[in-house]
Amino acid sequence: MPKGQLKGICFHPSKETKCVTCSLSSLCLPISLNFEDIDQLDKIIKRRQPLKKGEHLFHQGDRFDCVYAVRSGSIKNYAMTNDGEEQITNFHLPSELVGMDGIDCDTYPVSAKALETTTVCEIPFSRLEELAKELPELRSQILRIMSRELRDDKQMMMLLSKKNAEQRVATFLTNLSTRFKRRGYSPYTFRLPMSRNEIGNYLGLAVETVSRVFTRFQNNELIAVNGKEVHILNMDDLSELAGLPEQEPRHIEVNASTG
Amino acid sequence: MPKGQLKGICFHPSKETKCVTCSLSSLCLPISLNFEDIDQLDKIIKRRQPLKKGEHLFHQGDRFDCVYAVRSGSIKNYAMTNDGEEQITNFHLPSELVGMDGIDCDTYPVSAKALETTTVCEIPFSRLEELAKELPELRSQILRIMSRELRDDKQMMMLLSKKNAEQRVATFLTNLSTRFKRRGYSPYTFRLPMSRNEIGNYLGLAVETVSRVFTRFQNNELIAVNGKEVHILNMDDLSELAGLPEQEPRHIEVNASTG
DNA sequence: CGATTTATTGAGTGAGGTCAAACTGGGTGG
DNA sequence: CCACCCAGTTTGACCTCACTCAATAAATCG
Repeated sequence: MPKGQLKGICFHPSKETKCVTCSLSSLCLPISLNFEDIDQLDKIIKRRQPLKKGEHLFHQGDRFDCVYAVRSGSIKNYAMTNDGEEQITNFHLPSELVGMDGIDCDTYPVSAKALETTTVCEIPFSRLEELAKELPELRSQILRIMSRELRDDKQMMMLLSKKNAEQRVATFLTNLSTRFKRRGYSPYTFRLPMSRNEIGNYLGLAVETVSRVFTRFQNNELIAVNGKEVHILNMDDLSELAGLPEQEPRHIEVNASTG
Repeated sequence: MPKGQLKGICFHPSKETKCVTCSLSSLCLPISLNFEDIDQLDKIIKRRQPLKKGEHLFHQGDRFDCVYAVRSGSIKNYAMTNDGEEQITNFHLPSELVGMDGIDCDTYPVSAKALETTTVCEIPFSRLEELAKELPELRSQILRIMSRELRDDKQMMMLLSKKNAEQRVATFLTNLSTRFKRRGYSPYTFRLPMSRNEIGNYLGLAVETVSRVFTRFQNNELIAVNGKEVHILNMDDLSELAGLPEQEPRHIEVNASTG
């Protein structure tokens, strides 16, 4: 396991960040598009100046006009409950699309804020729709992305309504691990881009509970934690605690069930 | 290839149930389509025999091939957690689309079961995609429906992670009330199609808690309950308890859409 | 460097879960 | 008619998990 991330090489916030050459294209919107189509998509995408930690990509209530693909760094989505509390609804890692839930209501229903220095690709939605007219693959890719988000949300609902604190944190960690792995990073060693507070907020737990669970997991030698650095020491037990296999759609070859 | 749609044979009451004449069309998929387009859509839609209470529309793991619009009755979506417990992820009322979260994974990620006698329109997804190629309005309508479901899911996540039992039940009731109202039924008097158990499961509460909250709400004269019949006596207080305005996207005047 | 935010740990409490028992309404059959 | 059941619902008693409050420790920032 290389501790040095080779990904760093690819990343240049420069003009050469085109979809075709982007290391994330196989996870991102261009998936399953051919070169020509990717090129077309590329033309409507703007690369923006990196966001600094704490800066907003958009605010809840802003006019919906673009969706964004995270290139590097991370984004949190959050909404304000009517008693003024923040509720985090999602964390986005590189290659993930942000802002898709604004489509039907003219304005973004949540805010999007950088958890660290973050670069994104900006995709004007009207032009994406235009392009989708011509590219059936792009069209179904958009649908797939949204439907995946729907499924993830259902998983989250299950977590919130059925799992206890330990299971929630275990699920959170294994979920992150899976996503890091798919992006070419180590699934065992990574840095949490968010604070304990944000983890708790997201998981429906008090900060103190998150902290306590982290401690308990360390005592049980499931993980080792140093600030935001996390090592997963016992993936099997952690996954089992997490419960649902989740995230990886398990294609069951037994669809031929009797009707 | 199309096995000669002999309209007569299919199912009597469906003769007149075409999208154009359907009272739900303004809430359903055909919204914002013109007559010709609706007619096209109509051609790919099959009306099925009514489902009896407890019958399945599809099972978790079945091959994904169709989405369904509820015509009458109601459907619950649920998944099995890996410890064999049922987790309800949604209730669907007439005009609502079922099965959209299966798009990207070949199989339905949840089961769909009739809560009462229920009729649905079956829409083969591949043909819907075909049609969407030609009809931009249909395309964006599909996106809107999914994105709305995304937003509803976020609301649900907030409910599950921040609200207490009373707020959850209040939200549940006002949400149902709103949806009934939009469908032309009384927002004050309606029949719950689901059991207390199912409400609790959905809201992340024990049955007993749901029952107790119902009782408390009656003592406070917020509602009157007789079995599954619910009267909302004090909508204002109930809505306030529910917290978030939710469900009705607050269009901020700016929206100059064609009515 | 102190100042301020963020994280951890401890003690006490309460909302809601669990378990158990009683009640309801509807169906069935004597 | 009543007795009986069965599933769904309600109510009560008790307990537990995670929240709150509070104090300290560690990390981050100016």
